[in-house]
Amino acid sequence: MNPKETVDLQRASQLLKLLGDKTRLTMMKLLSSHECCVCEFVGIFKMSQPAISQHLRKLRDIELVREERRGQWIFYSINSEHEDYLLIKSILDQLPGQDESINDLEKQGLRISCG
Amino acid sequence: MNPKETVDLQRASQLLKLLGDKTRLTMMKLLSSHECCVCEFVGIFKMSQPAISQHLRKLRDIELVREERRGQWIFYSINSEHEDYLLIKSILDQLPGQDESINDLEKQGLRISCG
DNA sequence: ATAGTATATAATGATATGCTTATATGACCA
DNA sequence: TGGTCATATAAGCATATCATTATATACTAT
Repeated sequence: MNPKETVDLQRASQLLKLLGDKTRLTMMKLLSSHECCVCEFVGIFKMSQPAISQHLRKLRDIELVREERRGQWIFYSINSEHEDYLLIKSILDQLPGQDESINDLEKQGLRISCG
Repeated sequence: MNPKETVDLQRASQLLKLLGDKTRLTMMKLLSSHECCVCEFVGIFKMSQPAISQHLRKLRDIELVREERRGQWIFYSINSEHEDYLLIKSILDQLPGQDESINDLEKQGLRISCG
């Protein structure tokens, strides 16, 4: 799939609507620097596991992210082949890094629990 | 207000949520190339005047657009001084031009009605 | 003043969203 | 096989969103 120069307004608005949620936007920013598994997200966000799972499903539905099972864990990653990846990336690039969340996780020993 | 390098996630998600509506996103794209008055939007979108007005209010509330009364008309324009203008512009730049809508309007003689 | 045009606001209703709890699925291990 | 961990799905509920119709406000022109 080749990235196009412009993104159809219908698709763009749908995309932006999905990114227009703080939890999902943060997820995407996190995923832009490394893969995460679901339990890491659960550690980061003060939210139930099903809530996390439902956000990930929405991101998966329009193929913003990919999932890959490794043993009992499922890792999510950015889909850089997405047709609108240029738009997505240009947005994420303008958001502050979320390394702090990851560091906090490690302090709590939660990062390792999945790795 | 100086543009910052990155946009706080809370504000960014709020912004993206507002742009995550096809009508508002199209409005913003239109405004990025020229001012419009409300009746022009009413001509372009198949929607009631109050619906248009309410979308514009949301855009105004977070200062994405400015309004300026000229006689009995109120013209809206992009607020290029917005703190997050770089993010906004980078998004709008990746959307297809909407000159067609404007041309259609002119064909119907509706453009002039406000000008 | 009055009527007409442009726009905003209020009230309302249908649908969408985002969470919760409960339950199902699937992988691993004793 | 049974138990446990990681994740997904289902059902339910509170709130948000987006449209509509009705009404208010503001300017213009006669």
